[in-house]
Amino acid sequence: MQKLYPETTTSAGVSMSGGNISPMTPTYSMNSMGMAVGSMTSVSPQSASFGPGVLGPAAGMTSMGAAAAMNSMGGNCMTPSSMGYGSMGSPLGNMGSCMGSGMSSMAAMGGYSAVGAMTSGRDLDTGSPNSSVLQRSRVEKPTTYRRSYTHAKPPYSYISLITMAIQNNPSRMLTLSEIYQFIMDLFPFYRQNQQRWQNSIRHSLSFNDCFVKIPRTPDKPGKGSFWTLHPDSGNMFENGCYLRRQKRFKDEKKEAIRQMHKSPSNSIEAVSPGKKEIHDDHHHHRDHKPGSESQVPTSLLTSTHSKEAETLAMLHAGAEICLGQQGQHSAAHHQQLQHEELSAMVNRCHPSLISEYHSMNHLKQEPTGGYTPSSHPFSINRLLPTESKADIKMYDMSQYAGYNALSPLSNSHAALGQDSYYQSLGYHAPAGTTSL
DNA sequence: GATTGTTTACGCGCAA
DNA sequence: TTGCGCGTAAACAATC
Repeated sequence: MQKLYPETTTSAGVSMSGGNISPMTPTYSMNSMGMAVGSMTSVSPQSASFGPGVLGPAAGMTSMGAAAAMNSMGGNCMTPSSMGYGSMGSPLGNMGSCMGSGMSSMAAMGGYSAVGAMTSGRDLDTGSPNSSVLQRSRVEKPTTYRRSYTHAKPPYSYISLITMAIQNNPSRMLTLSEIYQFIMDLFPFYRQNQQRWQNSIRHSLSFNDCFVKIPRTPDKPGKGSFWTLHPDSGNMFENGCYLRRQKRFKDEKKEAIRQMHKSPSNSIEAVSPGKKEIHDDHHHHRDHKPGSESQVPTSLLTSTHSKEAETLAMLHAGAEICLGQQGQHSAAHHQQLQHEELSAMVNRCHPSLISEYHSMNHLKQEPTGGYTPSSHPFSINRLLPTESKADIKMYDMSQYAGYNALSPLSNSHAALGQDSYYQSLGYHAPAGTTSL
């Protein structure tokens, strides 16, 4: 497919999805992880600032987190000046600091420009692929690249961004537009080409089971539903890193329903013997070329019945929120419940109990070995602070010059003022970027 | 008509 | 090489 937007063409996307944090990858990806990596492997002057010991199995993120995020994540809010600029300490130190306080740290990621300056995968001004010339320029004239990194795509996947947005909200649920707003507030990059990334956001919300749609209550009329995180999605980022999940979260029930939809007869025939079972619709094209075989037309899948089943599945998560530990309902039982009944259950718990539920259950799954989500500097769990913690941390951050614009995130995702932050670092919003 | 939500398709890069 | 996670585009339906 023709890529029409050079600033985020495959290269950007790659660095993104690449999330690509392999420490050994000698490429200069745009993402900050890659940046850090790149700097460590190839741009030695900066790498020194990281200090030793940041490489390792998880070095991809560690390289990022190590110097900056780790210590600040731990609550030691380092002043920007205490971090070597070249070490990306400023932006990421800020990030780390704020990270523990909610997502505001991401605003700093918006300012990851300093890091990106070292290792961007492409000339952001031209959109041209990286080259030896670029690399040379990067070393010779680092400041040349500092200015344009508000362009750079944040190193977080859309799933991460959505998760951040939701988790940042006390009620743990947001409307689509609020998610948009959160992201734009946090990352100036996303103030551009909104149609494109917002489409991706919607796609992510719908496609990923980790996001659960919650219908509006009658007392809260408006457009669109609320979105929250699936209660069991807390360990999506098993490596503790927000960049790329190791494994996609799947709601078994929804998955089962999807499979049912794929087989009109509700039989096992959908997966013919000897044929690889397809779990991910995303990759149908590998085994399932369009037009081939008996793929069920969408129109046939959108019957009232299947729609309702889908809704039930979605509501299931919400229902469980209400039911809590007594929610030992089998899937079969749920299907016997009337839609209204489930909706009522959701409504009863909606919205306040949802956050309570999340606080009770969201972190219940800790991976074994390696980083635990709760300990990793970019842990998804660390990004799910208690409100008080968030407020305190943000308050702390506000005391630092240059960070005072980072006012605590309000529920409405007040603008973070990262533009000011950028400017304090000598960056300027790219032309065409609108300030909120 | 705009926004929201769902689905399909396909390409890319990384890791196993 | 393959499977997977991800980004993007696009078509379409539902809703406000």
